[in-house]
Formats: sequence, structure tokens, C-alpha cells
Amino acid sequence: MQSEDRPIGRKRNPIIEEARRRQIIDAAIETVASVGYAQASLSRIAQHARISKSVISYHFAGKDELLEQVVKQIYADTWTFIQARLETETTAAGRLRAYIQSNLDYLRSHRSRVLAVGDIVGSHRAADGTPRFATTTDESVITLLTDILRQGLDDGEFRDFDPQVVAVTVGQALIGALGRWAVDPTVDLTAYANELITLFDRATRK
Amino acid sequence: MQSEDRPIGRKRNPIIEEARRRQIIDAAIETVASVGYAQASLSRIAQHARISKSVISYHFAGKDELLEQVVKQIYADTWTFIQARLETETTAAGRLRAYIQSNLDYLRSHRSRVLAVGDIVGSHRAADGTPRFATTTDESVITLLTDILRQGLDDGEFRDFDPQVVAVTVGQALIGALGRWAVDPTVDLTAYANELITLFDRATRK
DNA sequence: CTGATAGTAGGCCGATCGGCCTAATAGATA
DNA sequence: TATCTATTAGGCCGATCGGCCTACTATCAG
Repeated sequence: MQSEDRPIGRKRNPIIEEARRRQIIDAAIETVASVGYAQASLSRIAQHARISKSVISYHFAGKDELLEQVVKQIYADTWTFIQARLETETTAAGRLRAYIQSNLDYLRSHRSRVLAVGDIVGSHRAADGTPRFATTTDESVITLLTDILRQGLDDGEFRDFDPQVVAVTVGQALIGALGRWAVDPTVDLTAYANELITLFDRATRK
Repeated sequence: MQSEDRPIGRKRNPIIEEARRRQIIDAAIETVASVGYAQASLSRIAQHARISKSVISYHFAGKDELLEQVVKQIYADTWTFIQARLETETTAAGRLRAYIQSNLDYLRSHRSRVLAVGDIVGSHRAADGTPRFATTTDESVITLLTDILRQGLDDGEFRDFDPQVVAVTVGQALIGALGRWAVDPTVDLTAYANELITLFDRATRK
């Protein structure tokens, strides 16, 4: 009888397994970044990674899972970065400012990754044509911002407004900044961030 | 020799030709509205219009031209509506307010059409994967808003800000409203409009 | 050495799409 | 009526995609 934990055949380190997945995920990101989501077929991704298409099928359940991992990874990185900045602020106004600032800071230093994930989130659809990531992603951002704003409202820090509306608008403002910067990389994101911070500070203060 | 203006064969009224195009355009709008852009193949559109696929090919150069006409028509209608509202205002602040208000008013009374064109603009890509309408559409909206804002800046009506940034943010805010309303039709667009008007009024005033 | 098995390569399959071709139809003109 | 041509129906074609299958390779246990 065999040991269940030790099958007979080749048993590489699971680290290699994980490394392979990372390699494929990275290749997917780079492919989307260079040719866009619409052209990023499994063939193109495999070609970019210099592997066979079936390697992707072997390590991922399908294209859906691969893209899901891509989005998940980049969002996790982004969130880690932003969260650290949020924690240094105590007031709602400060947290709102920090959110805008850190968001655009992150974009600036991870251009291709952010553009790639933006393309994927905006373009990838389920079999029935409904957006696969766009809604859930937006929802989580809006929830976070709404919480910050509601705190400020409860503390009497802000004027009276609908936190949902302002949250959506802040989120969309950042997407707008990303869009402008995607079209024209010479846009000064630092100045852009300052403009938005002033805009929403005036929009929310008493 | 034949008269050039009067060929021998059947020569229906060109009005019928135009009516056919309108019928196809309407069918395309309804198809996108009901099943989404991703599922709106030429077959589906033809099926919805109860005609053969080749009728579309006969009256339009291709899917690109059909969708172009769809977008062009709906934008023309929208613009006519909004422009009338803008003309009643003289101050920049008033025009900005009217723009936001009339935009959301139009959405409310033409839900399916606006959602359809939004889906098309956001999803339709050229053969190389680049957005076909999204960029040019955004650009024209931003240009219009920038002009309004610049007028207000020149007249000393507004505080000092970058009109590009505010224009992009206003445009995105409206897209955000559309997005929320697409997900949840019970959203009160009148209240939403008032929130946005107040928000941007405070954001731009001196 | 030998067998078992994880991992990889390459190619094939069914589905879908937009575009195109061909034949049939119908109405206007002579 | 005979004929010409605008219009339509239906089906086919080439391309592309994601997923799957089969065979080959490399490595490790015994």
C-alpha cells in the first residue's frame, strides 16, 4: 500500500506549482497591458509566456479563473497600499483625502498593471454577457467610501448629503482620472489629485 | 438609351429605403436593450426585426456602420434635448446646473435607449480591440463642459480650478448615476440630480 | 532499472461571429 | 405581357475562440 501523502511519481515542490501560476498570471497581465483585453486570447497569453496553451488549462480551471486571479491579485496589492495610508488618518475628511491621494499615487507607480486590470474589469463578461467583475468591484469601492463618508456625517464633520451619491462620484472621479491618464500619459497625476482633493473637500465641508 | 433618373426596374420611394434603415436601427436598439451588447449579433438583431440577416448587410456597410448610426441618432436626440435647456441659462453656474439636470431628466424618460447606447459605447471595439466610440464620445462631452467652466472662470464666477479636471469629474458623475440607476431602477434620479447640483455648486463656487 | 505520475506540447473540436454569395421575389416600365 | 432591377431569404465561408484530448517528457520511489 502506498503512502497517501507520497505518491510514487514525480512530486515537485508545490512552490514550483505556485510559481507556475504566478508566471501565467504575470504573462496574462503583460499581455492585456500590451495588446488590450480584447486581443488577449489564451493563445496570445500562452505565446507571451512561451508555453503551450494547455499549460494554462492545466493550472487554471479556465480563462475565467485565470482573470479572476489576475484581478484578485492586483486588487489585493492596491488595497494593501491604500489601507496603510488610510490608517494614518483619523478624521473622515483626512481619510477621504488620503483615499484620493493614495489611489492616484498607486496608479502612477503601477501604470501598466492598473490599466490592465481596468481593461479586464471593464471588458470581461460572463457567458450571458453580463459584466463579470465590474459590478462587484464598484460595489466594494462604494461601500468603503460610503463608510468613510457616513463616519464624517455622524461626527458632524461634513455638511448634510447623501453618502451614496458622493461615494459613487468620488469613485467615478478616480476612474475618470485613470481614463485621462490612459489616453495621455503626460497628465500630471499629482496636480490632478490636488484638484480632486480640493473639489471634494469643498463639496463635503460644512 | 435609358433615362438615368428613371431606371427600368422597381423604383420604390427612397422614403421606404429610409424607413427600412430606421426599422433596423430600432431593432438594433431594442436588441441591445433586451439582451445586452455582447449578445446582440447580427443574427439576433435580424431575428428581432423578423428579417433576414442579409437585409442588414444590404442596407448597411456592416455592423460597424449600423452601430454608428444607432449611437449617432440617440446622441443627436439627447443633444437636442440638453441644448434647449442650456440656452435658457446665461450664467456658467446655471448652465452647469442645467447640464446635470437635463442629462438626468433625459435618462429618466428614455431608460432603455440610454442604457443601450451606453452599453454599445462602452463595449464596441474596432478590429484591433481599441474602443470605437468611447473615446470620441467622452471627448466631446468634456469639451462642452470645459467650455462652460472656462466661461465661468473668465467671468470670475467660479473659484480657481482646472476646468479639465472638473469637466471630467462632472461627466463621470453622470455616468456613475447612470450606472447606479442601471443596476437599481428604483434610484430616485431627481434626488440624485439635486445632490450632484449641490455638490458641484459647492465645489466650483468662490 | 522500472514503473507511476505530474507536467507540457501540439493539435483538434464544436460553437459563434460577421460577411458574402446565389437564387427567388416582386413591382415598375415599356 | 415581358423584362429589368431593387430587395429579400437562406445558407455557406473563413476566422477566432475556449476547451479538450492524446502523446511525449522528466522525475522520483522502489
